[in-house]
Amino acid sequence: MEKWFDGRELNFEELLCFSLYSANHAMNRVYTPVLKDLGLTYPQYLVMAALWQKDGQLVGEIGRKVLLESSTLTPLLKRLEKLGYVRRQRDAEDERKVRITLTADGHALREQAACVPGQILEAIGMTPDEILALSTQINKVRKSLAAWSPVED
Amino acid sequence: MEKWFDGRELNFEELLCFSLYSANHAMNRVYTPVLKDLGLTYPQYLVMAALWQKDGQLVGEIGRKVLLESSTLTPLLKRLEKLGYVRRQRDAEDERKVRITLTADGHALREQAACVPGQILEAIGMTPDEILALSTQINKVRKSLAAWSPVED
DNA sequence: CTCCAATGTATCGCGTACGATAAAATAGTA
DNA sequence: TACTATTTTATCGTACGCGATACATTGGAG
Repeated sequence: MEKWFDGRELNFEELLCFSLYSANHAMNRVYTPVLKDLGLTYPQYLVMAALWQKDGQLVGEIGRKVLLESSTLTPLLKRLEKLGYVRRQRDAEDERKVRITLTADGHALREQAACVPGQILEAIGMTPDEILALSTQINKVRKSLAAWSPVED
Repeated sequence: MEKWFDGRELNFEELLCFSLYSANHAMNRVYTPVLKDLGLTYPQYLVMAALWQKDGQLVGEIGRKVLLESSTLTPLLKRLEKLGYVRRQRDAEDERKVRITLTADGHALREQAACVPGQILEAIGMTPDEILALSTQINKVRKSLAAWSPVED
């Protein structure tokens, strides 16, 4: 089974894509039980983190941060609203915009989530320096991929 | 917006997780148009690649390779069957097992997919050596994450 | 003021993903 | 043989994720 992973039976680009793909799944499987007590999924946690840093952001503003489309964010935010963590309200100035505000529960959740980073750090099992270096490289790939547009035959 | 990415507003472990998360999405967005002509999604392509390397594998066998559960694979394989690329049939020896076999179209698809790796490689924009090194590091993280189990409070 | 383009969200359909659970077949044991 | 445990796959419910599309609001151009 190992042959599948270590480059002998996959092309290089397939190797990297599969690494990203499966590491992302593994990451999600670690976050799931950790976030279960908070009633959040990983994408929801990501959005909450964005709001803890700056409350009252617009849907599009959040989307640019977490790199998600409105078609993903709108239902997600509705779920967060139903959970009682955020409020969604149209901007009075510009009725197109929807502003997301933390509720009291949403603010309070920040304290309850304080233990999350430590557990994730432990699961990763690397030093901050190593993590930073690896993240930088992965982000380079992401940017390269995002900049690429399909070539027509 | 950049502050969100480069470590100044995210903890280290959050930085790495978000890097994996968003790079995986970026990867998927590159694969989608490339695979569109074949009528495949990335996970479907992954399964087909596994079958091109060894035809007639069991559902569980494929699952261990691509790291997916039967709850994900069964519907995926049914879609591949509906597309006419594979056949799903119970093993005569052991009726629990379901063996996946490539159809003629499934085999033929391999040639049509020959152009895929080159395009992905181009989108990544790295040398094979760099890719191999990065993949190795990411796989280390995946293994570390997969080995970790939640600690009860 | 009127049209028309641009902006910002939302909706829909499809395809992952997974945990929990079920169901069927086989293996193992008394 | 009868009973139980294990193996293998499938089903269900929930939540992403996105492309395509729709819709309302706003901003401009004439």
